[in-house]
Order: sequence, then structure tokens, then C-alpha cells
Amino acid sequence: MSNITKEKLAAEDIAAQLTDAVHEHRLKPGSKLREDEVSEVFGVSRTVVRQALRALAFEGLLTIEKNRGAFVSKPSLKEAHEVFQARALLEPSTARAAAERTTRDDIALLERHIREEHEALDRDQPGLALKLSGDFHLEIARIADQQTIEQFLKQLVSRSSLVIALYWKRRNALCESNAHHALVDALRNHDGSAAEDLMKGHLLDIYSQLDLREYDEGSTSLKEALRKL
Amino acid sequence: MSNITKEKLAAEDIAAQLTDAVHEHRLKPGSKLREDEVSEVFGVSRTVVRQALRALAFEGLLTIEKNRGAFVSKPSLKEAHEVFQARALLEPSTARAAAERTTRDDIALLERHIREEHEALDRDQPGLALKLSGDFHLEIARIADQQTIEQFLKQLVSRSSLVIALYWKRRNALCESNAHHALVDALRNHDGSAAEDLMKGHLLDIYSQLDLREYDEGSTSLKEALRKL
DNA sequence: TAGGCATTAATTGTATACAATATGGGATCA
DNA sequence: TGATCCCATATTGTATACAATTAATGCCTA
Repeated sequence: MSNITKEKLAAEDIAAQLTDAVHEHRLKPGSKLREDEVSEVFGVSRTVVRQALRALAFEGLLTIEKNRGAFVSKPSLKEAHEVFQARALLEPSTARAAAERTTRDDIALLERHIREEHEALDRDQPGLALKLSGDFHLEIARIADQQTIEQFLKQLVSRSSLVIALYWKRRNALCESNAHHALVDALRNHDGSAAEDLMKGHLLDIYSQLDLREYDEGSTSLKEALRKL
Repeated sequence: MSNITKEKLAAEDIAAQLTDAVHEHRLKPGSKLREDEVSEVFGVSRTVVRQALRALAFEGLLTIEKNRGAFVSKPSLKEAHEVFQARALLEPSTARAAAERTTRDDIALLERHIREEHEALDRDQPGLALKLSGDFHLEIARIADQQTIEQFLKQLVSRSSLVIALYWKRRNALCESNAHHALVDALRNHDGSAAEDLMKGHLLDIYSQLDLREYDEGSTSLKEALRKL
């Protein structure tokens, strides 16, 4: 916030800021990101912006349509399923591995994460809370010291954020507080099996709170909804 | 080969050709890819080349060092382990899922794959055989209709190719012929459990044929080895 | 008035020019 | 001789100018 001195932002910085905006649902699925507009905001040339946009497209956060531009991705129901299936394959074993390596510092960090998440909820910033919740999962991969999986997970968490933006049943309620607490307990006790099971359950929990019946592609844009008539 | 008419190649095409070159070990880990050079070869501007190089960097095939350029990645031993750990998490379940959806056409395609792989070996093109072998694994993810996992697997197969280039025990022998055959049989019979087990074993097989003790980072470049002295 | 065509504006894609950085060689001095 | 500094060159990073494409507007016609 408040980058008054328009220093030279690298593509990486721009990508990070855009990522946050999407994770916090300030940029909604379907939104267009015009190169000119973005470059003006950050005070760099389109060249750098294009780099950032393409990077985010690789992560699945944006979708670039040739000659049409970059849009915040709108995962289909199939993609939504796939994301959570992939997470179900990767995260439980990773949590188990993490349990064997968790240090006191890690615990402190995770607990701080949870605390900030709750604070965000209290301040009525559900977007921020969601972002922090995603970071929590990435942190576990980091503790497991699995960079490759962490990299994939980063993409999956990103897409999860989009999925949640599109398919979350009850917009208001965010009730996944104790799952993370229980996970931290398991990690602290170096109980790999518990961590694995808890993670598995936690993912199923999130998954079950998605409404995967709605087929309302393009509810945001009236124009698109009418185009096919 | 023989692109006499230098048509306009898109970044995607260039990336694909470079990918093949790396997979077939014509470009070896550590090789530098100068932008000017590549752009001249393909007859496009550096702009497009840079797009392609960055795309491949995202897949892990190349490593871009700021202000120094793009190099074919040289996975560390740790990364090598991570790649096969990730594959062990993703591929067996995917093979199981594929078994339930395999069609006659899929079987025909896979068998053709295996045949071409053998032909490549007979013609003494081990690099091509290795590339085809990688494609075989991707094909299974496609059959499972898991695009997200397929995408990750594409990256993992790419990195595996680099790992094999660096850590393969005996350069000459490629003896993984019947594993793929057995997998096809399991898929044909829609035997998910068998497919899962076979895939698990197959991955362990490859993994065990790697020499993961050598710590000879940078054997290719004497200069780099001495830089820190 | 509705449909289709053409012209125009807006936006992305590509090439090139320029700036910043790193590399290598050579001169200088101990 | 050998080490260090500096300059020249090669290479990448960024900005801008131009080309290609798409979308939109308005006009013309039926």
C-alpha cells in the first residue's frame, strides 16, 4: 500500500501484487487486465507488464486469449474438481513429511499465521483471511522442504482461490478455524499420521463446502450472458 | 528439421522445438541459450524468443539468471529426489483413474508409442526413445482426463529428462521396455489396482537406476568450479 | 427498422532502438 | 610474474514505435 515513490517495480513485484489482488478477491474472475492500464498503474512499460501477466497465466491465475488480452481465470467445474483432486494427492503426504521436520520456529510462524487470519476475519476482511489461509498450506510444504511440490501447490492454492470465489456456497461464513489449529498440534507433536489424516479431512471439508452444481458461467457480465442469443 | 521456408514461428513453436532438443539430449544441462542466437535460428525477434525462454523456465527446463541469460537447467540431487517423489504421489493414482476410462483407441495409441520407442532404440537414437518414453506417461494422464495433473506431470517429465541426463548410471542400457507393456495390459483390462501398482513399481525402477551419490556439481564447467576461489 | 458491410478506434503482438549489466582482455604496477 | 583495475565488448533488460488483429460504430440498403 501507499507506494508513493514510484520506484522501479520488477515484473515479479507486479505479479505478486496482482496475485494478492486476485487472492483477496479484489480482482474477480473474468476481470480484464489491459496492458496499458496496468503499466500506467505501476509506472513501467508494457514490456514488463506483459512478463508479469504471462507469468500469472502460467500459474493459472490469468488466462490470456490471443489478441484479446488477459483475464482473471474462471475455472470450470471440471477444473475445480481437478484442483482439489490434485491437492488431495499432494498435501496429505506433504503434511506427514512436514511433521518430521517441524521446528519451534515453524510452529510460531504457523500460529502467527492463524492469528492474523482470525484478525482479518474480525476486521471483516474475508479476502485477506482467505489469502492467509492459502499461505498456511504453502507454509507446510515449505516445512516439508519440498520445493517442487511447494511450487505446484502454489498454483493449486491460487486456483483454489478462484474456485472459492466462484463456487463458495455461503459467501459469509468462513468456518475453518480449528482445522488449522489441529494441524499445528499434530506438527508440534511430530505426529505424521495425524497430520496426514487431518489434512485429508481438511481438504474434504473445503471441497464439500463448494457448490459444484451451479452452472452459471458468466454471471458477472450481462453482455456475455446475452451474446449467444 | 528442414524448415526451409522460414514461416513465422510463434513463441509456442519455438518452445516446443527447444523442449524436444532438451528431451532428446541434443541440448545438454548447462548449455547456454543466447537470445540473439536463438532468434537468428528461428528467424524471429528477440521478443518472441524471450517469451519462449521464459515459458520453458517456468516448466523448469531452463534456468534464467538475471542479466546472465538462459541455461538448460542442471537439477541438483535434491531436486532429482523431489521430482521422483512428486511423480510417486501423482502418477500411480492417475494410472488407476486412467484404467477406468481407457478406450480401444487409447490402447492403440499407447502401443504405437511403445513401438516407436523400440524403433528409436534400434536406430540408436536413445534421446528420442527417452522423449517418447516420457510422452507415454503424459498420455496416461490424458487418458485419465486430468488436465491439471497432466500439466504438472509435463513439468516433472521434463525435469526427469534432465535428471536422467545428469545421473543415469549406465549411459548405454535402456532396459525399461516391458514395464510399459505391462501397464498397457492393465489399462486394457481396466484393472486399476494393477495399473497403480505397476506404475509405482515402474517409477521406483527408474529411480533406482539413478546414481544419486555423485556430487559432481559443475563437472562440465571448470570455470564455474573455480570462480569462488 | 433490422441486417450486414465497411470504416475507425482501441488493444494486443512484434520488432527495433536504447540502457544497464556482466564478461573478458589488456595495461599497469608491485 | 602475478594480481588488480579499468575499459571495451558482448549480452541481457526495458521502452518505444510500428504492424496486425479485434471490437465497435455508423452508414447504407432492403
